[in-house]
This record gives sequence, structure tokens and C-alpha cells, in this order.
Amino acid sequence: MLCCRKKGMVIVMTQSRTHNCNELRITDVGKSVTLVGWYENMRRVSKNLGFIVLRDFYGTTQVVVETEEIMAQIDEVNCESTISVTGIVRERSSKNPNLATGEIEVVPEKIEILGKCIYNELPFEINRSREADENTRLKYRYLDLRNPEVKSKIVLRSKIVAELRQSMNEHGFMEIMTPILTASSPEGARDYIVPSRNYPGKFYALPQAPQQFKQLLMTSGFDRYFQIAPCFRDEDARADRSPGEFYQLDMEMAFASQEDVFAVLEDVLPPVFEKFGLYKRASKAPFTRIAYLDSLERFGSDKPDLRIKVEITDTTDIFANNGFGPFEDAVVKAIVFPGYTGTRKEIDAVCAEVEVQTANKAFWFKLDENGEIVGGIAKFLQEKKAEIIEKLGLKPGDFVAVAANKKKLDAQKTAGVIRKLFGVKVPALFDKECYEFCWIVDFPMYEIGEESGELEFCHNPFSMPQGGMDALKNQNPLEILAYQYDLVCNGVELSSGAVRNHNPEIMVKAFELVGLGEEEVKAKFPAMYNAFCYGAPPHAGIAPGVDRMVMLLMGCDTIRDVIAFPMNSKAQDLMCGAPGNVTEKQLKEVHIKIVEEKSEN
RNA sequence: GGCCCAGUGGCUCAGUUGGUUAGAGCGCCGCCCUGUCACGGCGGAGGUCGUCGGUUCGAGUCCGAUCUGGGUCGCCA
Repeated sequence: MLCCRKKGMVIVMTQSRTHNCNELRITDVGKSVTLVGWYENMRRVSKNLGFIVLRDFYGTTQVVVETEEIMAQIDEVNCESTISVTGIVRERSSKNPNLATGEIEVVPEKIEILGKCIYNELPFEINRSREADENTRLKYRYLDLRNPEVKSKIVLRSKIVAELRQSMNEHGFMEIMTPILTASSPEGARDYIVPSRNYPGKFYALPQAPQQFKQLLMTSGFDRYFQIAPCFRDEDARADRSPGEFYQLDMEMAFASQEDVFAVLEDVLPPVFEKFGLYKRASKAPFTRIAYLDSLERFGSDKPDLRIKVEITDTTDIFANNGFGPFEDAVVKAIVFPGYTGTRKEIDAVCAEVEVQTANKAFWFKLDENGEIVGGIAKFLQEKKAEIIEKLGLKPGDFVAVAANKKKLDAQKTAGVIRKLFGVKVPALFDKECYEFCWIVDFPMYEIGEESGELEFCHNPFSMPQGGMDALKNQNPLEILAYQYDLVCNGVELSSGAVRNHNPEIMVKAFELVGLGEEEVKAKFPAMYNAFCYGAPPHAGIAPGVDRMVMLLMGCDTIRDVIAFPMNSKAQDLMCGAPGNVTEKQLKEVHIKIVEEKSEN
């Protein structure tokens, strides 16, 4: 074995090759070398002259074929076979400046076939796999990953994860692995369950997150925990949410407050984003903090994209009841876009898109160069022209989009979509090439459930209510806030976290408000409840989604791009055939009998 | 489960108001070419137009159903 050290890295070369395919330069001319890799293709110029592209993990090198013997040998081999080429490095007579190895080529003396590709036609062309059908790519993911563009995303993910680990370690966090086979949690998403062989009728569950274990670690006296943790949830996919399984940078800190958690991530994340991101600028600490209700009011969303520099104004008082039907008895929100000069056609297209996304109409008008309100809904606004101009601070040329709905939240959310869709169209209002982080804080502890009509936990029942026991006893439950926070970047929700409720009495009281008794708390979360009775430290944590972070850094549109072996959106692994059948014997061992589902009706 | 979009050679796509033998690029096969690098030139193979049914003299095209996939809502403490 050959060893060499490069930039503090130790590379152990295998004996089968002397160099990789991205290594040889003009200074290597004359050397005898052996390269190994995939036979990508041959540009055949004549019967006795052809140029082979040899590709390995590191890059490509040109191999020139100029004898009948070698040509005859390579004619026997299909593209995408693995071969070994031994020969002499020679300077090219015509160089390719676009290629790292473009100044040289290898003149082979011996070509050896290492692994045959038995097919002369592939499901797709390797270097154009991104254009191929998604399911075909997933089925042949090992071929898709041969495409350097596809592979590079997985490589970058690996580097990002390594950097996150290093940074967390440097911040005094310790990576601890928690169980994968555990107990079903009655809260949250649907569990994946695993039948037990030794205990008929009983099941393990895969963890939706290591939530309870990390809190128990705090109770055990570990001070700072983290884990690149696999999480399993049996919920349907989205473009930015893979079905079944995903990874979180899960962390928890003992004797810590919300501010302590913020300080760690504000120190860990920006350098990683600036180093690996598509954009080279990221918010500095401290990140902007926005209360949940303020975020809805100002940005129409609980995950605002702060790269867009406009906010929403409530105009209910001047717009409502001006004779325009949709504004009657409605909450009305307006967003001013200075400098927006879209055509009528574009405005209509954006408004149509707003309607698709929100099922609400978007309205608009402009203040023209003479200070007159024109276009769209202008004719309903003339009476209050002066008031409108003053309230919105309008200047000639300003474009205004308006949302209205009888429900405040719907008006806010529609305005939020308007803000996003028009905002990105005005370069002066949209600082695209940076990462704008913010914390959404002060989430309500409780809400009235839409279906049940009763008081329910708004988010996380493990969160500490602000004001503690006193708040639970004396405040209107709907006004109690939780120490619960989201980390948002460029309109993407990266993470939720909270200061945990580590006090069993407050925990019981918190559950009591939603109609659950002490016995039920003990039954649902026996480990945590019991553990907290033995002296628990105040603790807080968070768990940014790794897949989503990597997507954001690389500018990917689908989460499948950043996962080595992704499932399709229906949670199937087309390559290995999961979910699949198991044998009768396997079923019998775990005491399971498949009953044909009777069709309903 | 609801809604939107798509399905035509191995891959990506075109296909007019319904009308001759369904086209193109890439890939594949064969021949030519001594410096290519998205090599080039000539020729060839390869399609029951997702499936089923209907309208029609005639359906890739229109209608209905269904399947598959993508997106979205529900869901994701």
C-alpha cells in the first residue's frame, strides 16, 4: 500500500492504481501509470484512433487508443464497464483547458477489464441522468449517482455534516446514539411499528425523534448532547420533506435557556452556510427575533423570507366598507411594492397564482406619476384617496397589492403569499443571494382545536409555559405563551425547539388544562415523568433538519437530490423493492397474520 | 382521502379543426474518417401513442372510467 499525506489528510492508495483520474498533470509526462475507473465513452476518429474518457470518483482522464490491438480489445467492452489502464503519460497535441487533466493523456500498454457492464444500452445516459424520468433514476440510483453532478450533492452533504459535527464538538457537545427500536409515542405523527418476536402482539416503534431520550440524557447529567439523528415518521411526502425517514441535527443543553440555545446555533450555522452555501453571505448573530403573532401580522407567515424587504400593513379601517364587495366586513391587508413595474399580464398571472395557493383573490392598484390611484380596484378607493396615500406612505409609481378575508388569519396568509410572489420580482426589494435567518418566538401554548372545538396543545406538550405554574393557574390559557421557537431561513422552516418543561407539577398542570389527568401523563410518558421526579435540570434544545439545510445550501428543489438512496414520494424504495413481502415463516415468528382487507361499501 | 398537472421508441420531447405509412434530438447497431473532447459524415434497427370502454366512416388527438408518476391541501406534537 502507498500512503501519502495531503493537507493533513492521509490517503492510502490501493495497489491497483498509481493515480486517480483527476491527478495527472503536465509535470507527470513520461511517467508509467495505472489508472482505474469507468469506461465512459470513446470518441472514435478512425479505425485506429480513438479517445477514451476514463472516469473515477475524482474526475476524468483521456486515454488515447492508437493501435489495432488496443482498439480490438476495447471494442469488446461496453461503456460503463470498469477497466484498468496501464501506460505512459504523454502531453496532448491539442489540449483541453476545460479539464483538470486536459493537458495530458495516457497511452495504454495494457487494458484490463475489471467489471463488465453487460448491457450496451443503459436506462439513461449517465451524464444526462437528471433529465431522465424520476422513477427510472430512483430504480437505477447507483447509475444516477455515477453522474458527477448528482454525486457532488452527496459529497457536499457529507462535508457539511462533518463540519457540523466538528463545530458541535468544539462547542462542547457530545454525540450520543439513542435507540432505534423503542416505544411508540402517543403524540405527534404516525409511527412506524416493528412487531416483536418474543412478545406476541407487542410492537416496537421507530423514533419520530430522539426527543424523550435526549431529555433523559439531561436528567442523567450529560450537559450538552447532540446527534445526527435519524427520525422516522409515517407521513406523506412533500418536495422538501422525504417520506418515512430523515435526519436532524438534534441537540439539547442542560441548565440552559432559550438564549443559550440561540447563541450556539447563531455561532454554529452561519460559518457552515457561508462556507458551503450557494450564496456566500449569511446573517450574523444575533438573528432577528419575531414573535409568532407579529410574524403573521407583518409577513403573513410563520416562516417569513426576510430577504424580501417589504412588510404587510393592516388597512381594514380605511378599505373596508367602501362599496367593494370583497372588502365588506373583511380584514384587509395591503403590501406596497415600490419599483414594481410588471405588465398587466404579469400582474394577472401573479394574482392567479395567489388564488391557486390560497384560494383567495388578490387585488391591486397603483399610484401613477401624477399621484392618482389607478388600475385594478382603483375606482373603489377614490373617496379615501388622501387617507390611503398617507396610511401606506405611497409615492408616485408605487404598486400596491391587497388581500381581504373575513377571517383574519386567511387575510394574513394571503397577504403573505402576495408578499412573496411580488416581492421576488423587484430586485431592489429582494436581496436574493444571502441566507437570512430569524427566530420565530413566543408561540402560544394552547389553541382551540378546529375539529374538537376544545383546548389543545398548540405545538409541543413538553414545552415550558412562559410564567410557569403561575401562568397556568391564573392566565387565560389561550394567552399563555410557550418557550417554543422555530428557526427560519429564507422562508424555510429549518427547525423547532423549546425550553422543556422539566417540572413534574407544572407538567401535570399543563396537561390538566387539556383534560388529561396525572395518571394519563404518567401512562403516556412514564420514563420522562418518573425521571423528572428525581431532580431534573432545566434544559432546552432544538433539532434543525439536516436534509432541508443541505437543500437550502445547494439550492435544490427536491429533497431527493440530497439523499443518497431516496424513496419516491409514495414512500417506496424502487431500487430494493420496499415495502415488500416477507415469508410466511417470518410472519409466523412475529405472530402476524395478513388478513385481506374487505372493501368498504 | 380532495384538487392540479403529466403519461407517444432506451432517454428527452414535437404531433395542427379528428384524416395518407406517428416525427426530431440523444442513445444503440453498421460503414467511413489520423487529434477528438457534446467529435464529424452516411445508413439502419427500434413505437399495439399508460390501460379499458365510448363517440365517429376514421381517434395519439374528442368523451368517460381506470392505473402510474409529480406537485399541493389534509397530515407532519
